[in-house]
Amino acid sequence: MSTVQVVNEMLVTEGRALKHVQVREYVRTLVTGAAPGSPAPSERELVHRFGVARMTVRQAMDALVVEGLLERIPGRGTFVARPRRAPSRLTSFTEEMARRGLLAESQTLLARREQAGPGVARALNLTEGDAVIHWRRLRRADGQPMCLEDAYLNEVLIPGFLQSGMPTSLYDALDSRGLRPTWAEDSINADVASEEEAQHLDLPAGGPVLRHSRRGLAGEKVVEVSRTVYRADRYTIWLQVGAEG
Amino acid sequence: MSTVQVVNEMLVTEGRALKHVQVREYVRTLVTGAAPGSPAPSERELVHRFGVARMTVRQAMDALVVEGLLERIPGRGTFVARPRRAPSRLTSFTEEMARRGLLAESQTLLARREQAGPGVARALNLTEGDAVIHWRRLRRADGQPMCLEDAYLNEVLIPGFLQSGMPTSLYDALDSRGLRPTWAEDSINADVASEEEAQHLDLPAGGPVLRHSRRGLAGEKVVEVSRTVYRADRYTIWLQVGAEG
DNA sequence: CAGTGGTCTAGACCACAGT
DNA sequence: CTGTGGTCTAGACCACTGG
Repeated sequence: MSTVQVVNEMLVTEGRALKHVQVREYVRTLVTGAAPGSPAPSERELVHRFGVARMTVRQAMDALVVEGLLERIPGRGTFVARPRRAPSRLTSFTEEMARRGLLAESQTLLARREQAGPGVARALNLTEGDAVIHWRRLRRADGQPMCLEDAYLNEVLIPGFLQSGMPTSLYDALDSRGLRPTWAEDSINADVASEEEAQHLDLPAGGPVLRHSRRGLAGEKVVEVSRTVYRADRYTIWLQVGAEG
Repeated sequence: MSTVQVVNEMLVTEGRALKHVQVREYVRTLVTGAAPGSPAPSERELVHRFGVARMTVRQAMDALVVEGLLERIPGRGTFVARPRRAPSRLTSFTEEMARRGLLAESQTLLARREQAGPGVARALNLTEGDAVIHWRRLRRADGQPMCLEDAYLNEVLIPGFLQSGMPTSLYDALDSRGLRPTWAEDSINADVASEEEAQHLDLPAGGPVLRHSRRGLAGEKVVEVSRTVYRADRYTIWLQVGAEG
């Protein structure tokens, strides 16, 4: 599915809905929450119900099959598929700390509208000078300073974010807008703390730190760019790479 | 009309080839190796070439679009897509450097049979004292020291490894035995170099380094455990996390 | 303007499940 | 047997792109 299709659908919501989209969304509502293995309506039943051609119904069902929501069994019917893969959600700092049995706290040092600099603009697919939200937080785990995070958000995607009161978890906030990142491009390297960082993190200046940059994407949209500096003595990144886990 | 049906059956009995599969594979051969952005044949051109209905051609092209091989642009045509996903293979140091346009070199500092210590034994799913192969290498990129790697292999899985002459690439060697890791559990943190590490890496002692530990698995078997220390000023880890890239 | 992909129709025959 | 999905036809109109 291309960006163009998404645009089509958005235009359509303000006008007449495409038939295959109508059918698809009808089936989706029937299917979401249903137990794996439950039967979906048969293609010919949907043909009758919507008064459309069978190819149109198939186009609708095809999309759901590709999504992994449905499974076709020739000669038997179409059924709710069991989830293929664990939804590899990106974990937020809050979730990450919880997984380690630590209580995450967050202190906002900065939350304001800014003009995107060259680096942030490129990472967010914006033009230099475009409006971005800059959110700097000092994050603690069990009261100990753990990292200093600068997050940049595309203001166009998150209107009224600053006015709505800052949430505890950025990812939860994005989630409620349907913009939780599903994948990301990360880079990780080691460095020494700057004086400002050292002060915030309660480190000697020049002490070792771990730098983690993230470009978080929801679909094709870059929703978050962040740069985080961790105390090297308190934080280790764990991750699983590759498939077939 | 019945003529058409007869022709269909003849084709089917001859090659067992469905029409949309024929079209799909024809387009695939045209497309593999072509530069991203190259145009694929138009749908109507394929209709003429194969004498099939347009829906059949679309079914063929749909499959390639879902695969990520093709990209449709309404009003313009269908084009070779640029690869979406990161390679699911784990990349070796050699491949990693090649991707950055650097020449990887490797100097073996140690290659011998040892008894597994407690940490290595646990990571390799062995018992302390079991035989392991310990391979320590200093790795350079374009002549500059880049990292120091200690790899431990389960000797039972790789008999005669030390006698067969050390290969250039560990992953290639494992690959030839069908033991190339397909996934891994990694941990990454920042630290300062020990004196020995600093000497090898041509760093001042206490300089910042990136430590990367890996448990590489092929299926359910742990085939490799490694600990690598990188010069912080020369190495950054890049990775893509999550799905739907 | 001509060409492209996006959508849609109203049928058809097939192989295969289950009864 | 009936019903299912899998395949396929021969058209059609639309919105969009490019020259």
